[in-house]
Formats: sequence, C-alpha cells, structure tokens
Amino acid sequence: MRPKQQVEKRVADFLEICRRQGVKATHQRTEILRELAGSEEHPDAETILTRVRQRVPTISVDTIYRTLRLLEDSGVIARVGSMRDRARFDANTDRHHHFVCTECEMIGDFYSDAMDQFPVPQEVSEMGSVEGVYVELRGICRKCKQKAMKTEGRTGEKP
Amino acid sequence: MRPKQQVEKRVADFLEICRRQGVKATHQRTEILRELAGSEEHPDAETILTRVRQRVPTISVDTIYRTLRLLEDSGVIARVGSMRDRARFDANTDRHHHFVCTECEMIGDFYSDAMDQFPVPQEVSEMGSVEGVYVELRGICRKCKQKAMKTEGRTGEKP
DNA sequence: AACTCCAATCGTAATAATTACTATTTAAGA
DNA sequence: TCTTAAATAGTAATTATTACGATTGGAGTT
Repeated sequence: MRPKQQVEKRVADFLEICRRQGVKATHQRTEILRELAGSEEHPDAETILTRVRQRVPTISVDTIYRTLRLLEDSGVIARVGSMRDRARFDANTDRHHHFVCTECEMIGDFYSDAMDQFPVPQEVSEMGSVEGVYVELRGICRKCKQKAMKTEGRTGEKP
Repeated sequence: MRPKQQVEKRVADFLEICRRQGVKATHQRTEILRELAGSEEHPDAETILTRVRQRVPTISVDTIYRTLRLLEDSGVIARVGSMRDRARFDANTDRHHHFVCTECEMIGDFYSDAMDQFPVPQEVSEMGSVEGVYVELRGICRKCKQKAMKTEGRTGEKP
C-alpha cells in the first residue's frame, strides 16, 4: 500500500488533466485510478474490477478497460509485465523499471539511473527515433526460491 | 531474409536437440522453425501459419501454437514484443535486444554489450535472483516518421 | 521392408482477455 | 435548474490461444 497522500496527489493530477483535456472526471475513473495508485502489486484488469466493485458495485467491465486505456493514453498509468496472457498496470509515474518473477508473476519496481540514461546505439538511431526504454529483469523471487527448496527437501518423503 | 546456411544450421541444431530430448523431429516442426529462422521480421503465429501452409497445406493452428511453445521451451526461439495483443517470435539466438515502432509494430534487432552486462542493482538482488534481461527501445521508425511528415505537409490541401 | 507403439497432428470446439454496442445515466456548463 | 454530449452498465461480439478426440506417422525393432 502506498501512502494516502501520494495517492491523492496522483488523483488530483488526473482531475487536472481531465479539465485540461475536456474529458469528464467521473466517479468511476477516479476510483479506478485511486485503486491502482494505492497498490504496489501491479494488478490486472480483473483484479482492479473486483476491488473497485467493493466501492462502486455497479461498475462494468467495459468501464474498467476503457478507463485503463484512457489513463494509459494520458500517461497517468503504464502497462507492464510483458509476454503474459493478461496486461498488468502501474500508476507509479516516477521513472523506473521492473523485476518479474517468472514463477509467480510477482512484479517489483526498481530504480536505475544507469538504465535510464543509457546511450542509444547508432544501430538503433538508424532504425528510428527512440522515445522510451522498457527494461525487465526476469528471474525467481525470494518467496518462490524458498518454496522450491522446501519442495526439494521433501523428495522421497513418505506419503 | 537470413542467409540459407545460417537457417539450416539452426534447423540442424534443433534436430539434434530433438534426438537428445527424445521428441520427434517432424516435418511440421522443421518447417515452422525454418520459416521463423529465415525471417527477420519477428512474425506472429498467424503469419507463420499462413506462410508454412504454402509448403505444408494441411498444417493446423494447434500444431503452430504447440510447436512455438515447444521451441520456446527448448530455448530455440524467443517471444518478443511486449504488451501487444498477439505474441511475436524470434529465432535469433544470439544475445540481442529490440527496437519496437509503436506506430507500425515493426521490430528490429540490435546488439549492445553494455546492456548485456548491466550490473543488477542491489534493490533487485533483494527481490530475487535475476536470470535474464529483456530490453525494448520504443519509438517511431524511419518509415512511419516519413509518412507522418507527408501527412502533415498535406494539411490544408485541396480536396 | 514390415510391424509396433506412442507421440504428434488435424480439424474443430472451448476458453479467456479484451473490445464493441445500445439504451440509459450523469458531469458540467449555461 | 436545464440541457446536452460524453460516459456508463449490461451484455454481446471478437480475437488470440489452448484443449480435445480421432487419426496419422516417426523411429526403433525384428
């Protein structure tokens, strides 16, 4: 859970963007962003739906997906966790990267100036202009590693 | 198109892996890999299906997807192009990274020792053990940039 | 070469995430 | 308060991917 103050700051920023862009600042949109901004676990659309429903019981699937696209297009949230069957979302707008556990799909944020300021190879400049970098470190998280060890220890165990 | 020699080398490597792993080296598998290894454009499953069908007309959707998973699990190919509606594949096994055009979805390979040898931040070591790095530079490719300029030039053009 | 066996394939059906549609509701400006 | 176009709810449609059951064929053996 992120600090409430930070969450509300992000919600307020979004309301400002709505005004500027001439889109409506609805209850649903606000609650979806509030939910996402308060979470550190990069939830998927279904998870967000379930949680927001506790506060806005009639909210629909369509609204969730439409809003997530809107927020993404406005640069308020980002899509993370590549190559999976479902999209995961992130309301952390500070420049950062991700660690992804290939076992349990846990996603963690981390910061690295070195990765941010990476010089673009000439090879790439010739392909086009670079506007963003997406870095994902993949591996096994601590929890899964521990679980794996326990399971190994049980080899040959009695039934 | 990649050089034929290189393609056949990769196919031969795969046949060797099949023997070692005790899986059958079928005509379908060979042709799917041959198609992918010969391409530089990181095709999706449907594109591969269409192309392989010209040589193996009865090949099924199931076989395409099953084989792509098999090849991926064997480390012969990789899944690239994150956050899209469909998976894209790459038979280039040399260590490399990707440039992705957010406009037309073109994907290009590039090489960078610096990115390969990137030091893992301590923050991440505490989350788990890193086994791989996925880097994607995102931007607009030359072709799309030119197209955008032309379109801009037409502003106010007569009907 | 013929035989055998089980993995692999084909054709199609099922699944699951995401997007689209339409009647109804609501934010926000007059 | 009144008005209006944008947004929502509920549901249907779409699309990529996976699963299933009957049939085929790779590869080892005789």
